[in-house]
Amino acid sequence: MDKEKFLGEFEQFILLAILKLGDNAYGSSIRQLLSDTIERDVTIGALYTTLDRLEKKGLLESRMGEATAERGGRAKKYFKVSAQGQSALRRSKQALNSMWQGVALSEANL
Amino acid sequence: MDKEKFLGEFEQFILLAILKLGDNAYGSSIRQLLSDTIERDVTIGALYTTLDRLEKKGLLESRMGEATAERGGRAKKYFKVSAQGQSALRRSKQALNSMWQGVALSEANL
DNA sequence: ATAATAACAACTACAATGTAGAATATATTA
DNA sequence: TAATATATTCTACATTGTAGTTGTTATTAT
Repeated sequence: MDKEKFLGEFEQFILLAILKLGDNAYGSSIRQLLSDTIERDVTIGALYTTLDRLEKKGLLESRMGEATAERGGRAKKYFKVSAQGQSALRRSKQALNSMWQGVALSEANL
Repeated sequence: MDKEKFLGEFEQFILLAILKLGDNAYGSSIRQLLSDTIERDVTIGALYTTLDRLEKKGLLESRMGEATAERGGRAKKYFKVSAQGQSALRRSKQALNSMWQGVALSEANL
């Protein structure tokens, strides 16, 4: 049995990005979406490391793209959020939501 | 200048708990609220360690309670979220919100 | 053929955050 | 002054976050 832990924030971001990208989620498209959406520059190394860990934990699945694409370079590795990944996301969101419930931040330093 | 990083999830939970508790935020009340709200058992050691780090980063402020309380035991240490802590919270929330934007989880495994 | 280039993924190393449990401090009460 | 109650601090290790470098595999130019 798993220890039912929550996701780290970066892990959560990556999972969400993959969900959004649908069939086109691989290293650099994920990175692109991430830096477009949040204000943080993600290095490609950091990204692949986390993708690996998420896959090992069973929250992600992957398949290699066809080697014969019409472009140069190595084959892409496409990612997909597993069912387990989806429930992890759901749990994290719920926990965050209930913690935010009733909290009002002062507007002083927007 | 700070490196504008995001908060870890646990850090975020703690900050929110302190905000909710207002004038009564100290070790074990924080712990209590946390385990009531999210489904995770927080050991007291883990909690104090993170409180310390948050204070060192300037996201929390603390003061010691009066030594002469009408009960046994050591003085309480009360915490309060600093202005910097509040903006960190705000930023984390915004990032999460924009990442969740448009994501629909399947209902398969609720 | 083969060198150059492009598009990727994998590896390595270290810092920051998460987690637990034991140890210590300080007050009240018997 | 010992026992007990209530809290915090210390120590150690696991997991996650982050960056940079290196390796792979394809296309294109010579």
